[in-house]
Amino acid sequence: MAEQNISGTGSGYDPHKIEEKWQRRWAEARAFESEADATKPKYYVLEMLPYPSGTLHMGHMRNYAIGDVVARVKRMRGFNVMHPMGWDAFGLPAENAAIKNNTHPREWTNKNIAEFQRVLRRFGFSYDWRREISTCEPEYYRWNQWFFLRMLDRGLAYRKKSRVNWCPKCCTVLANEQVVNGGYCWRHEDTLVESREIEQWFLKTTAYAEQLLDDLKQLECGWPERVILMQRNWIGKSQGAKVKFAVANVAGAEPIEIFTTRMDTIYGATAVILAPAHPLLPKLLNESPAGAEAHSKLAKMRQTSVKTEELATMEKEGFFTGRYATNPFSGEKIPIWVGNFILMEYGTGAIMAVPAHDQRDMEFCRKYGLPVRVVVQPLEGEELVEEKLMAAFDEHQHGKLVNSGPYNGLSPEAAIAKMTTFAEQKGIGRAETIFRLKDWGISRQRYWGTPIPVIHCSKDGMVPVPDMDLPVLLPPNPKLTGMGESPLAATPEFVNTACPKCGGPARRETDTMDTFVDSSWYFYRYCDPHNDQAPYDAAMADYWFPIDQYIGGITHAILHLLYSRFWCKVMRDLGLIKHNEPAARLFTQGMVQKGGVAMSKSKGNVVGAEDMAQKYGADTGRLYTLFAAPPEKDLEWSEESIEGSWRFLNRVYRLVDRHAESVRGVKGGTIHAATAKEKTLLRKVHQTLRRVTQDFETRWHFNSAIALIMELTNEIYLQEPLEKDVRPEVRREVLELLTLMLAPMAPHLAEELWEMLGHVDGLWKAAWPAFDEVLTREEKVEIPVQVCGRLRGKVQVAAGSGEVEVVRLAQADPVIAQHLAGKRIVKIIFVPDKLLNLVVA
RNA sequence: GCCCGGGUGGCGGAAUGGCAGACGCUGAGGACUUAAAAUCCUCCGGGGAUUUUUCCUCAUGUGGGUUCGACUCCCACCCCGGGCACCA
Repeated sequence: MAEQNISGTGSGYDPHKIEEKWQRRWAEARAFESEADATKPKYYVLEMLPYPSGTLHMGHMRNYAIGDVVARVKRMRGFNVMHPMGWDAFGLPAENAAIKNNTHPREWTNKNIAEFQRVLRRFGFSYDWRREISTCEPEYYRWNQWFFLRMLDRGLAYRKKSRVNWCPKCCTVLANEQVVNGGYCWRHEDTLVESREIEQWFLKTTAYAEQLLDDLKQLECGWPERVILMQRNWIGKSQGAKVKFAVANVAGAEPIEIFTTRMDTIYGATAVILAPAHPLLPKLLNESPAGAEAHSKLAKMRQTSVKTEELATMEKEGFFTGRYATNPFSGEKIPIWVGNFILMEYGTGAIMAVPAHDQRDMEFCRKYGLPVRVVVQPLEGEELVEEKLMAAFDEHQHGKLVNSGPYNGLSPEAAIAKMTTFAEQKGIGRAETIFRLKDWGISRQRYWGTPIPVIHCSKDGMVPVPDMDLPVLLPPNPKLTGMGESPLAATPEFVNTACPKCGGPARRETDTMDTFVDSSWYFYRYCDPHNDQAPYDAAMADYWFPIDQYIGGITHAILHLLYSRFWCKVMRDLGLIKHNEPAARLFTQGMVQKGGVAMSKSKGNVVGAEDMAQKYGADTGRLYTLFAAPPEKDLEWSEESIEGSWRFLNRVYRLVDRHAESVRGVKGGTIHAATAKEKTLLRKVHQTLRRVTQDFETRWHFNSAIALIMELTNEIYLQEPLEKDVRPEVRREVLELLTLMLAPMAPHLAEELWEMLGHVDGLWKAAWPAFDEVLTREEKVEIPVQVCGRLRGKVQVAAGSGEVEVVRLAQADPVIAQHLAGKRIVKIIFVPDKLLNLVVA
């Protein structure tokens, strides 16, 4: 161990000894445990819970270091801080590892948790460990089941057939991440993954689409703009109309319903295009004049519609069905086509093609020789000519309608309103808002997840497991092969059960839940982690929520955060909470990279957090991740620059060590500066305090806060020896403030210094100091002097000097005078104590 | 294609319309030492003039603009990173 450490600093700073000592003291004093207390202002700071796999690396560490600074600063600021930690413990890697090593997923998971916990403790993060949760424990996942049943009651959980990735060799369902190289099985890289339809469970996130979108407004001042934007795009609200086009000459064919946001262009429709998967197609093609050729084209198109990645760049293809539809507005008969670029999952799976005013339609129609008809002419500029038009005119703010019967001359906006009303009156269409957001498929055909608490009875159908029978426990000894049917289905003692209604033999549901379910509400459980009557006590959640500061990676900008917001709204409607949004503020920290890519086990570029702690100590590791880049930016790991942080902490240690004895026991009280040295020191330390306070509170510029503290330290060194002309009480003041400012980032060292300075009470109980404005004032200032905006010199003046005085001094400066010579000053810009700019002509 | 974010020394980065490059790393030189490590001190964007000292000039992706003054604000473009992607 010793040979791995940095040695020979000669300073006596021994991070291992210090860190162990203070971690023990904090634990003994229960320094970071907090309880709901209505008399104190609360602050809930939370970092996204980790999936415990592999080693805890500097990427994780950075996330927690940022959260810990916030927690510690807020505590010093007098807040009742809750800062918990837990484990996202269900998931596929545990199952895979278990298959590989022939162990139990629980064993693998718990081993990793123990490892993660040990490392986090070694870094001294100020967590309330009593609140620790692990999502794979029945005490936790029973509440997943309980919530599921509540959603089932309310029709928010349902089952439907849905497409999944299926590996024919594994005979099992694959998660999206297990589909590699654009469509192959991760384990059988020569085997193409198929798309199969099976019955799956869904949660009705779409029921909250409108709220999820609207409430983003409430987050605008606390969440990063881009996260809000990404969510907005994901939800994808689109206002338009559905319109029915009757099908000509096909007996019993119901009308084709299309979705459009450009109702105003309906007179320009020259075709109807259906998705290859459109349910009406078999009927249309049956005995169609297009014949067998169309059938085979459809079959081919349906087969190749697997790979989603190529969709965007794919050439538009289609074929004519031989059938015609009637435009309900113009009465015109237009051909019905099938197009590979029409998605069945969006809208109605059918569109009207308006080539003149939609680029995709344009490309399609030009390729197949379908006519182009202009129905909106631009208000300004050249008139559109149908024969020449290759780029669709799709700006609807600057046009007026033509070739549109009674709607000619209207603006597109007015036309949309009028046409929609007309369609509704005639019963041929209606205004409709659709969303890109889909319901959340939570079924996983896996073992290591929460069993879905439902029983299938041949007599009573699908029966929810009664609350009193929760939790539905995972069977302790599953057969895990990674092949064939899902592990739960292969475990008879799990599957076979009695129907809760009739008592007859029945089968349990064998799907488990997506692990995003676990992380959708875990932060509520922290409020009340041991409750066995409810997921959490409402009063506790009321006190602690919303989360004041949530911190995590941008990778979770959509799914985790959207599901959490959904869950919150469901819980609100269940009467469990009163608020609408779980987290008031969100911070997305940058990734730690090595060689330009994020640290990950698979990339083999991880820098283990523990190695770092071993080599330099936790405080240096923490300080460096905070110093090397602003927290929102990605950080390229550099083994060299960490030395700077290590050296700095040593410098601080030596400084305090040198003076500790002489200031111990010296009384505090009002400080004033008596000598020039004292003035300089006190000014610098209070100026630093002012700016560091700002950096912590409002700007989150931890890197520049550290730079300021380094500058302060350099200044103190320059004033050495402090024994001369600096009284002990001033020395003490300076060193104490330095220590306090360092505390949120290098807490162990700061505690040690605090003790060295003679404090009996731990620093964790200390308050954040207030700066003294009087002491920050400069007596003399150097004012840069510009001539016509260019720097030409500087003048020394007493702080607060007036314009006349400063101009006089500037004119007396030989260099400045040279630039003024022979010219007339036409304007003087003077910012007191800051700048003088003389404009000459 | 659309939407975000970003381009500043050898490197990480600082600068909330007012001295560009704080702070740190690297590098160079010096002090201490028998020596090394550690520590301490000094220097470190380019070009030019003056070569004790200082001055001029260029420079924050490129080109314009606003302003007494722009890394910062506005417009256009280039490059890099990320997200979404035939969403009707």
